[in-house]
Amino acid sequence: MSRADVDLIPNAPDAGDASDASRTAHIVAAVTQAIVEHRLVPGAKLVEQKIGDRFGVSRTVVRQALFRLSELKLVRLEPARGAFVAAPSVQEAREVFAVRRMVESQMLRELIERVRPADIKALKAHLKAERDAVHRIDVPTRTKLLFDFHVRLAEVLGNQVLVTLMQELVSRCSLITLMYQSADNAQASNEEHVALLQAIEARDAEAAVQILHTHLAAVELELTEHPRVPRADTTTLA
Amino acid sequence: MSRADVDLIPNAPDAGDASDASRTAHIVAAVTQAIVEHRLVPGAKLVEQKIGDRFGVSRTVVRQALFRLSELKLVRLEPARGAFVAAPSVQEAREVFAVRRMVESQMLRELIERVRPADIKALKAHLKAERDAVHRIDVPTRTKLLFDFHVRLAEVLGNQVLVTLMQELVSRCSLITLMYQSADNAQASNEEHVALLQAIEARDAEAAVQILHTHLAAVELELTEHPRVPRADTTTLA
DNA sequence: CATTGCAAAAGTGTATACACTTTAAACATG
DNA sequence: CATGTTTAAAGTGTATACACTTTTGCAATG
Repeated sequence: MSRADVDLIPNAPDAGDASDASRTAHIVAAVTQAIVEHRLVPGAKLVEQKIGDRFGVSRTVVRQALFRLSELKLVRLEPARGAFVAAPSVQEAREVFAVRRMVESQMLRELIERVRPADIKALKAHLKAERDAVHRIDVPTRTKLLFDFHVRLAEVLGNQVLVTLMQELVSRCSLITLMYQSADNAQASNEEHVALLQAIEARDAEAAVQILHTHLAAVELELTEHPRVPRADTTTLA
Repeated sequence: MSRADVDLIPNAPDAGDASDASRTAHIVAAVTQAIVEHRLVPGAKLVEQKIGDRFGVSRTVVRQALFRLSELKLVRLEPARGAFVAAPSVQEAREVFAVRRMVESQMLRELIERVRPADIKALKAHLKAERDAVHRIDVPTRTKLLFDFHVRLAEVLGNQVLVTLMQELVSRCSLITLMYQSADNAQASNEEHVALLQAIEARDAEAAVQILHTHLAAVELELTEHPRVPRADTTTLA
């Protein structure tokens, strides 16, 4: 009996609540949050029975959740060995960023043609919230808002498929960032978002794309500078 | 155990003997192919036990496969009611095409900066195969090759994340096309691919993007013209 | 003849059982 | 003391059992 880190998963809603709203989805959300908030470190083993006990369900349900998480690339499944919190390589991290660059570049161009004043206003409010979180040094909120900004941009186009894709990409980036990013340049990110929104408001597509590329390159640069991949070793007893 | 009836759902192309390697994956591949080849029509019910019998596995394994297929959006799961071959709406179809437009536009721009003669050569070979299939009126091969071309383009960039995304997008498009496209303009598609490759070889990014947009718009136009959503019928996997 | 109600059948959702694999621990050996 | 070997414990993979839900078929009723 070793895995103390698994205890960091917050308890399920009181047994009996049994919100019939898909218990699988609930576990997926809880584990995702635990990973993104770094309470579960990359490489950590996720034992089915333990998670099942925690949430008051059988392994059947847990397995579905782990399966789903593995497709979100937040968890890696090794046959007959089990599930582990994913530890994306630098290579994979770069690829994810490259895909984001592709999607978001063209997304910006189309967005600029279609954005309405109300959208700009909502985005400005989001940036305000970002800035507040940065000033408060509220790390979890700040991280979430910084990534969500890109999802908000996707939402402007009213394309649900795009929004879902964007969510998947930023959740992967979230894990990547936690693994590789040491100096947290949250403030810089927020400022880049502000500049980006200004370019959008001015309907200057090429400037916007340029800022986006710089923004993503800045985050990606950190990867190269701090390429320490935590060992996918569960035995981190000190 | 004789498995004589299995050929109603042919084995995946390469899965001839990779038997042991994930029976779940095998079912996913087989059902995907059945859907793409229109042997399973949109709306068809997929009964767990029937599929399990066909493949000689228990419902447990089938459920995993159906779960995976639902995330690929090829299957829709309705709680307590079962799994059905997905019947994407026109709205959803348009959204998928819009995402492809975004991803592929920027992909082309980056590809043109990095493409090597060997890549061009391989792509030309692919287009030759396309043309042959079109002339032979070999519908399954032709359909597969026409969609695969876009995956081949993604592969040039050597980005596995991008390739996977592209595969998911074209498999969804495959289902969409089968639902909505009446006049099969395979020949036109092939010719557009040829034009696209010429623009790539000439390293004319804007021309390439223009051709791509026209190409996708042509396919999308069919959606609007033939918006008949097949009725969910009772055909089962048998 | 169409419609409603009800009971049986079919089917899904989840827990549990069991076989097989991996991991660890204890032990023996050089 | 390090290393290899055997054995038990832990854990995963799949089948099956059973409760609960939906669907279907049929008969009673107006």
